[in-house]
Amino acid sequence: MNDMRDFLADLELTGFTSRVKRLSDDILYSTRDYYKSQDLDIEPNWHLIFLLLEQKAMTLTEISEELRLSHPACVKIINKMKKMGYIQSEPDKTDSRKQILELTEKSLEMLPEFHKHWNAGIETIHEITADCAEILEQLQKIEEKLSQGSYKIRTLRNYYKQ
Amino acid sequence: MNDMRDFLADLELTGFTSRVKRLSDDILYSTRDYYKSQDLDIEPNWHLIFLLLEQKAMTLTEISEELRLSHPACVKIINKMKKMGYIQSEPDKTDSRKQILELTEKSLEMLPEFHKHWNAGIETIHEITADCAEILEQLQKIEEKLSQGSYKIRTLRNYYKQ
DNA sequence: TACATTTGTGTAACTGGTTACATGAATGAT
DNA sequence: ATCATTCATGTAACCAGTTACACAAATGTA
Repeated sequence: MNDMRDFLADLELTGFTSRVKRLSDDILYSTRDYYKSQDLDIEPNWHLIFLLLEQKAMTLTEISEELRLSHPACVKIINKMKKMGYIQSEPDKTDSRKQILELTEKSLEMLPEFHKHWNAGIETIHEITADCAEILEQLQKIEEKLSQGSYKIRTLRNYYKQ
Repeated sequence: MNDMRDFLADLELTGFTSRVKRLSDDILYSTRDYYKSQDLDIEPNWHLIFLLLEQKAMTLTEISEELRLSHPACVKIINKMKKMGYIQSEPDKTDSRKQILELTEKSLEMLPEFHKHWNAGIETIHEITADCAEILEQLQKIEEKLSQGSYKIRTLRNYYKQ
């Protein structure tokens, strides 16, 4: 059964980035597949936006900062959510550049059902990380390291150290 | 300094998937930035293809299986690498469907320099995961869990269990 | 040998991110 | 009050993956 060999895993640290991407993509596409199978007309990356707007109305820039996602990425997501009737916007009264984004009636109606699916998904994450008690702490540590010095900065330093 | 708060981290398991994606994207774009800053005309996802073809010539399907990447994804990468003169192909003598992919002279000439950059990058991964001794084992465990049952299958089960 | 199936590759359309650039509104400094 | 700067949003072009479909070559089977 040599079939289980994994080129990326064999590479150890060299394959780390690709494996993280593979994991991320794997869950992403599987989530989309799940929604499709349940006839839900939502996308995986809408989840956190729903959670944010469920708490309070926000502007696009605020959302982009909360999620640490570029604002053009948020524009695309929000536009699609608007098109599907889950988000509506109204201009800010004091600053005409801003548009206040909020959930529609359709959202409020669907959210209880969506939450059931999201909870099932969180349970899945719980399952697959069950043997990795400290995975969130480790993720945190890696994020902290990268916030102290980006991959680029660190790699430049390492290159010239050689 | 409440600015350091991270909505995704606060969500714990709910934010796990998005944080993994954020990490993956962060490293990916920073790597591209690095290559650009060093005037290297290569893309981050070419790394493993170089490593594979450095060992032996392979077909597109073989590469796609090794990397566990869809074959259309490989087609795109390979075409770009061909266009940039790093890969050449010749038809298989016994099976005219297959094309054998191999590195060009340009590749062989550049690889020593590329390896220096890749090694600096691996050193960076080493740095940022230094406090996470068992990160590779944990990744392995998560991959194994998902290979036993996909995110979709597990989440369906969890949904109907509710 | 003829025909159905599998395999290798390619293309199209999609989601999901990025950086770079543009523009009009708000803010701040002189 | 004016002008430079910053801020909020939008658009374009790009990279990176997916699934679905197409098609010819190879293989297996009756």
